[in-house]
Amino acid sequence: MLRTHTCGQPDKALIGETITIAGWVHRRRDHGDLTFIDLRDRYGITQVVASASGEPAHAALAAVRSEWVLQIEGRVRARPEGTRNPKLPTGEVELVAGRVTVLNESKTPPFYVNEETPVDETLRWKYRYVDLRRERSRELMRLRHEVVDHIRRHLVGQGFWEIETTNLIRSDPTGARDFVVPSRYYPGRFWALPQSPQQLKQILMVGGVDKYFQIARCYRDEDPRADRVYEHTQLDVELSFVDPEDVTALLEELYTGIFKKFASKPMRPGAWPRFTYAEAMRRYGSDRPDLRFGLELVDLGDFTSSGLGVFRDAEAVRGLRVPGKADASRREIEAWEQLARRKGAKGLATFAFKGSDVESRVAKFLRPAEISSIGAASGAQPGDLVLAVADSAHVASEALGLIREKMGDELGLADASAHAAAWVVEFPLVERTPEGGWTFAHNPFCAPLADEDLALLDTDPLRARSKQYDMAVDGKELGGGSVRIHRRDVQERVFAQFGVGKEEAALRFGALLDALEYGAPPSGGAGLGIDRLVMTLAGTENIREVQAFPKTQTGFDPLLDAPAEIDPALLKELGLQVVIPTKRT
RNA sequence: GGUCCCGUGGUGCAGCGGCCUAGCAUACGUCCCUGUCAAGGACGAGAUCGCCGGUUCGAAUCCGGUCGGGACCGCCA
Repeated sequence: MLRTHTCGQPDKALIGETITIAGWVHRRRDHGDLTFIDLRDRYGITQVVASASGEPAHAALAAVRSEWVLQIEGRVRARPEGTRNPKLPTGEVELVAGRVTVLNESKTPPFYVNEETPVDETLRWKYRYVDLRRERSRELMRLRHEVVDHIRRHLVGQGFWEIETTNLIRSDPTGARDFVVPSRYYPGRFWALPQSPQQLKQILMVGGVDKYFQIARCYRDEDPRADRVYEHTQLDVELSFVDPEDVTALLEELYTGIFKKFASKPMRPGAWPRFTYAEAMRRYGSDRPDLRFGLELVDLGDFTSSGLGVFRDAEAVRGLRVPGKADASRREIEAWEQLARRKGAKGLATFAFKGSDVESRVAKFLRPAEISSIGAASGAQPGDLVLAVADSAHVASEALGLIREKMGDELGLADASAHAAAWVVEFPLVERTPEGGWTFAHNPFCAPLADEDLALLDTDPLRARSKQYDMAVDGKELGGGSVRIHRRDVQERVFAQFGVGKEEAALRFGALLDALEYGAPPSGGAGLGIDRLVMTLAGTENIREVQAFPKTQTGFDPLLDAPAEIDPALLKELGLQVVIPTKRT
């Protein structure tokens, strides 16, 4: 070993001892004949001192520069009275440099390691090895490691097996665009990188594994955003012979423990609130409600004989009371209206309750009774603003839900002192596509909630519920899962709903369907985003910060300078020819 | 595929038609300094303002294009 102690260790107990530490030059303070070096490693910082009298150690310390790598042997001594540094865990002592060895020099770093100033991301990722030495980056890596470690210990302690599934699988056109890898033995064929180990973990259950988990890399070739990138990591779990309640209980215990141990602010105490999808949509206009604030959506009343056409003809007129915003500016309202339109609403009506008056551009089309009903239904007080959307119940709720979400941040309504978790359960089994077809709400393997729900596929598919459950924390989906279909006939019936016939299903999901015929047990599980979890715990919105080697928004890796062209010989071997599309003018 | 914002010494910012011979902080280099811990002091070096083109007597500054980055929409079962 090149060291006997780390830079975080020296304390009073070591006074008088000769030790050797190694690390990076964090800072140098040169007083001429007295020179200090802060030596840094992952564990901490130790002050090293050398005084003149022509010592070689002093000459060595004086010559050293930022980020040089040193090995220093010296004697630990108590710092003189009045020079102790309470800000450092090692601040009671210092190391009197004896033998100083320069293990490596360093160019002047491209940005500061010893300051938490913002730096252009491309530069950070290009020099990630320098960036990782910075405190924030290091602590995020540490947090992520500790969270994953906690998860492993917890699940292993409950009898789970950690099993790695293959990363070269079959491409499936549903869902996100696949990352694809050419096959050399089978020219013209391609592997796909998994978007999640979904089918494989179900197959593990058929194999009798009973309790499985994996810290799994997932890949999708869709345009990156602040909170999503090509590669993310998910905690993938699956158990046999369980109901949704078993899985949510397991995860709730795990996550409550994680938040208790790692979050900078507490989770709201007690069992997590549980909403059906229908209730979450009705009350919050979202399937991942932010419970850090109230501001629930309401039905504004019956307008079936109203003079206002858009209200009369709509399936629902839903409202959101915004306390104290009766004097909202035209600009604010337009911004909210934009959000509503994004969810398909045709417009946004406003009712400003000012004293006994109600100001609204649509007031003249409504009867006084209708206006007072709006006030009563929403509980509006003088000074409040009521936002209303008339549309299908779903569109109206979603539109107001998005506005509500925005309010949480904008108006500072969200309680910043605690995290608020929730379960949303009983998702619909199927949804309408914009083109009028059917698609699955989460994944096509999700079991119907009950026999009647399966039957509803024949009569009223939108009402069919599933055994899907989602975990939401602070209005963000941290993960979700379901109890799976474990019978081939049921799976084929569900596929049929999406227009996937038996033959096509056999082609695309053959292995899983076959497996269902060989004694597949009922099973359930979940996939939970590790990156998002760490982001939530750390309070950052930037997913790249919690990954060790991030790419830019265009998916470029500034560190490895990738993607890159490959050797033509390799292309030939793979049977590939590159045709670069010409840009249209 | 689209919209918006940003690109100025190593880093972070300012300057937004002439006062710029481009300012500030920090880093960097040399020198002084025995108790600092964001050490201090003195001096110094370092930028054709991402790139190309245009407008103008004059462009870091205005316009167009392009490249790079970020945020967002589409997309993301």
